[in-house]
Amino acid sequence: MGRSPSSNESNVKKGPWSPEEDERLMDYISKHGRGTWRTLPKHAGLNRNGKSCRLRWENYLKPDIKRGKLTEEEEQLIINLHSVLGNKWSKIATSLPGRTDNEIKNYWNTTIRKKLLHMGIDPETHRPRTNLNHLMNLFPLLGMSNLGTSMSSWTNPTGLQADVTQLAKLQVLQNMLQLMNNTSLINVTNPYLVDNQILNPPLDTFLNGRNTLQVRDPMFRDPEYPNPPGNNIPNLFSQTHSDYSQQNIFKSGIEIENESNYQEVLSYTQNINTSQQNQVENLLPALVASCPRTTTFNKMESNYNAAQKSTQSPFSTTFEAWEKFLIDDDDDTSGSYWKEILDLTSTSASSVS
DNA sequence: AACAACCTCAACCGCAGAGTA
DNA sequence: ATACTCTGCGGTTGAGGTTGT
Repeated sequence: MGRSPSSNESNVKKGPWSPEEDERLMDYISKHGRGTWRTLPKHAGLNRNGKSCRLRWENYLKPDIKRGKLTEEEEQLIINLHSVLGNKWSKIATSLPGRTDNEIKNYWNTTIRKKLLHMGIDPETHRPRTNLNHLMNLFPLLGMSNLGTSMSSWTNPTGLQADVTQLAKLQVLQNMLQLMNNTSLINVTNPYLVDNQILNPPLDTFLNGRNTLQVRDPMFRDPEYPNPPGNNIPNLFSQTHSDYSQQNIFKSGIEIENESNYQEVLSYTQNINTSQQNQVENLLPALVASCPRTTTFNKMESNYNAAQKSTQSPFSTTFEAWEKFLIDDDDDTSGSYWKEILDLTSTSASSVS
């Protein structure tokens, strides 16, 4: 038989709340508590439905709601939690006190999503996007970072320009490797994957201190974990390890607030890993270091896109373009590594075609 | 200065799951 | 077992603000 049908709500007010309505709602809840949302508007003298009252309270009027722009730490936490939880905004919100699920959802859709796309990362999977168009979107970033001294805004004492260069290269390399894996042009395995045995240190090896889970990019070789036996891909980054550490470029970790939160995040991480390959790939948010996006950047990007429209980019010349971008660098040592990689990939690609 | 394009975010909508009569 | 309510969630919308031309 059920309950009596709900009252006619067709005449209730919709749209933005007036200050008077806010005051009535706050006044009522402070005096009587929430009660049931359905009956609250009637008791509070509001011509709104309960759902609207609940939303207004939860997302705007509740006293402990934090105002203002999200911090970089909060942003990084959202990215990391999203890589584990997906679009579970309410779950993500529980790790950010004072932030609502609606606010986090909005911030993701308007800001973080775009950042990830510009970094060549699929915001849904947190993995590198693997078609050539997406790959080509990374070149403006490389071009910008290689401009070096001509762009004073990118050169600073903390080596931001160098960071951007390395990040961009790292991203391109990951895209290249994944692209070639997917297209079967060349059998390039994950450097930490030998005979389906993952050599990357397990996640909790990165536990740093008592309550911070450090998530590093798996392509970043730590000197403590040298090349896997029989793997002929050079250890690209070991020589710059200390530089990266000092600049905290890989410090993007999941901030664990308490023991239960840590267990929750960790268990989610473990549950979603259908394979350890997935585990490695799900650590990709560490790549998303803060990347200043300036007007200059936008102009360079649009210039680049315009140039792209007027030129054909067959697969062979794409490799040439990569070579030009990646090897044309001040650092001769790292350049030789890139050349080695490109020689390997282009040789293999041509042997297939 | 005027207009267009883009961005942000509060609020709405529809749905699902749990609870209730 | 069924029909209904309540609550919360995630996706979407659109008004107002901002930026670019």
